[in-house]
Amino acid sequence: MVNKNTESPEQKQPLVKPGIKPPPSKVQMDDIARLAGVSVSTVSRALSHSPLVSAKTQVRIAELAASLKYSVNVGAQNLRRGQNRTVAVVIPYDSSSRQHVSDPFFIGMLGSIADALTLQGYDMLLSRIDAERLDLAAQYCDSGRAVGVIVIGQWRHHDQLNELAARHLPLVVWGAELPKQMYCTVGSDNVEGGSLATGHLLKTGRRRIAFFGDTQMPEVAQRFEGYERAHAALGLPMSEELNVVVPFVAEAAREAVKSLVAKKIAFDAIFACSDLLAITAIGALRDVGLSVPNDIAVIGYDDVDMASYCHPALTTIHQSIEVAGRALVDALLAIQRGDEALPNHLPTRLVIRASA
Amino acid sequence: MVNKNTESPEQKQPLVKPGIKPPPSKVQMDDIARLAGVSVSTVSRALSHSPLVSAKTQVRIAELAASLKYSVNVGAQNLRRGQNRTVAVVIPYDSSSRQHVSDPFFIGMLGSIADALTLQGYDMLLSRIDAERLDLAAQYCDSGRAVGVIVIGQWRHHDQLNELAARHLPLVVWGAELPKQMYCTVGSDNVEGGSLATGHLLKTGRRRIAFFGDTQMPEVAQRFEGYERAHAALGLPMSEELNVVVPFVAEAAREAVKSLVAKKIAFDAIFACSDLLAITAIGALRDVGLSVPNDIAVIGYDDVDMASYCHPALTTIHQSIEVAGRALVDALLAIQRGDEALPNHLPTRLVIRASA
DNA sequence: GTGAAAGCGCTAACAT
DNA sequence: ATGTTAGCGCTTTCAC
Repeated sequence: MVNKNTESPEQKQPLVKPGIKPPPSKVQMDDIARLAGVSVSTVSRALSHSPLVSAKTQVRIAELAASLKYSVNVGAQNLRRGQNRTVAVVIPYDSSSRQHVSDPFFIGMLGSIADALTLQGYDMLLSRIDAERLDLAAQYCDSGRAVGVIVIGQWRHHDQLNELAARHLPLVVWGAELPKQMYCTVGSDNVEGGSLATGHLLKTGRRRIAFFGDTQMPEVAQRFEGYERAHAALGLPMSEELNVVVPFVAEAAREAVKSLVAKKIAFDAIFACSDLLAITAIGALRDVGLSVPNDIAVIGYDDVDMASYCHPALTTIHQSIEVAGRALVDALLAIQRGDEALPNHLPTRLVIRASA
Repeated sequence: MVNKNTESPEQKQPLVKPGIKPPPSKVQMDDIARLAGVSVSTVSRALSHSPLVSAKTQVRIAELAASLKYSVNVGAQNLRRGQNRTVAVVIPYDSSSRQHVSDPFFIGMLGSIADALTLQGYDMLLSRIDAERLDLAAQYCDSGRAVGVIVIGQWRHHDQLNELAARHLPLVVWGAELPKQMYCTVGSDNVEGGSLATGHLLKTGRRRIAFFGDTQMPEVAQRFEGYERAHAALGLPMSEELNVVVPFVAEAAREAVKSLVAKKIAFDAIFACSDLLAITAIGALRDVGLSVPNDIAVIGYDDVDMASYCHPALTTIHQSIEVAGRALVDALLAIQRGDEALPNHLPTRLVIRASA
């Protein structure tokens, strides 16, 4: 009943009037303490399982708290402890075409990251940020809302990411490892993936493999490197005209097919840099009367769920979303602890289905 | 340099030793104040655009803050102001098969909610919660981390949701409006959607329409009601055996098709309660030698991106993800303000493509 | 227009 | 094993 204020007895009026919301009047540690007949310190200690408070009291207080549906105010706790258990996850979007966020692969990763964070007792703050303003992500750290940032997708924003990292905030990016990069990346082994895909096509007799992707993006560039290596390994030639610039939006794949056909460029296979592109390409091929895999073999990348449901079932390069999420989170928490986290190349796997 | 502590001059030692992290030593309001030659109050006021501080000073302080990359500590601000601008978004998962989170529709909604929240100046705390433990969502509010909760997907957890709502936390659920519900829902007009889909099939001459969905879920039950109404409107009979229990996982649709065929139940169309089910069903039909739409017309629900890319392009019921996200957020914020938010039925639209 | 000081809800020395 | 107290970084009254 007694205020902690020991000055004048009548000075009970809080300086700041609380908002006009008495009904949901939050129960707080004070209340628990009063009801339990102990001090707030004891409650605090009990609730954080301090060995200083007897097991008996701990249980009693825990039950009291539960019955009152009391939960420690995390904001106040963080402030006092000077810590924080929240990670910001950022999905960059292209200000012109917000499209790519719909790519099922990124999306799946979100769930996987959420699970990995939960497992470590962290909360996830999700936000989409204009890819041209990635610097805004720093705010989450500057303002103490998050201890670090995971960016899903490197796109062609290497420089911006480097600048972000220069601000010394814990940062991990899903993407490709690049020379002189100041931030930590986690990504699939793109060179290997590209090589696996291309190798499979070559081994099954395809010789004119169209590459669908935008090599301005580091990950795509590395997949293309795998494409080249697979050719080189077998001493087979490549053709410049088969390297088609296709950004990660479905429509682009459709047009790429059309343009190849219109230009009468001969090809007997497509290696698309995402399943989305591959599936759309298959549709476009069908529209022009080409059959998959008889006329054209098609191979994708990611192995999203839909890859096995579509027709023909998609042969593709599998990246494990679960492993990816865990790796991203582990790397971030390591950096935050002050440990060094090296760029991580996750293994890929060829999944052979019907399309190639 | 001087501590606010006016007691003993040598009492500079902070009571609590800061963690061993001097390098990223956070700049705070103190620092800005000192550099600007004003008090923290003035900085605080300037940064929140109080009319009490002159425009000139405001600009000066804003620039100083920007140059030091200072951002007000949101935790402390919230604590002091007794407010909070974070909303928890929960995706329930089935503890046995975490599957459904991969449904592209829910996923898309996430992005749309994120955008709507950002627009309103709110942050989004994302978490997956075991569908059997939805009560855990209350913690986000009890602990002051969030001001309210948006649950994406009602599933068959009406009762649990009601209990959650009984705790008087701002709660909005994506799902169907149910009698005696204590929480606010936002959902598409499922009866209308079901009726549109079925009506289209009936109008195009189909008479034995298999319904793929689990009517234990309120949304599905309402779509089935639309299915019934469409039949009734034309005075056409339905057949019990065509109502197939199919949960929202791809594999289930495949099996439903197989079982229908195995039992030699005649049908000339499928109305599937999600595009995912529809697309998988199409694959399964093909596997047993039935062609779409010639032998069997198939119609889906959601109109996810993939619906237009797959083959044959899917005829489906469109639900606008953007509108949905905005509606969910608007409802939640209204409730939080103390306003009443009525259950919201978003319009649906039939999108006719190739599959029906 | 500005500053001093109290206190948001909590934790952790420090003192018993 | 428990209570007392200072203070985390900020906002806002109150006094000028």
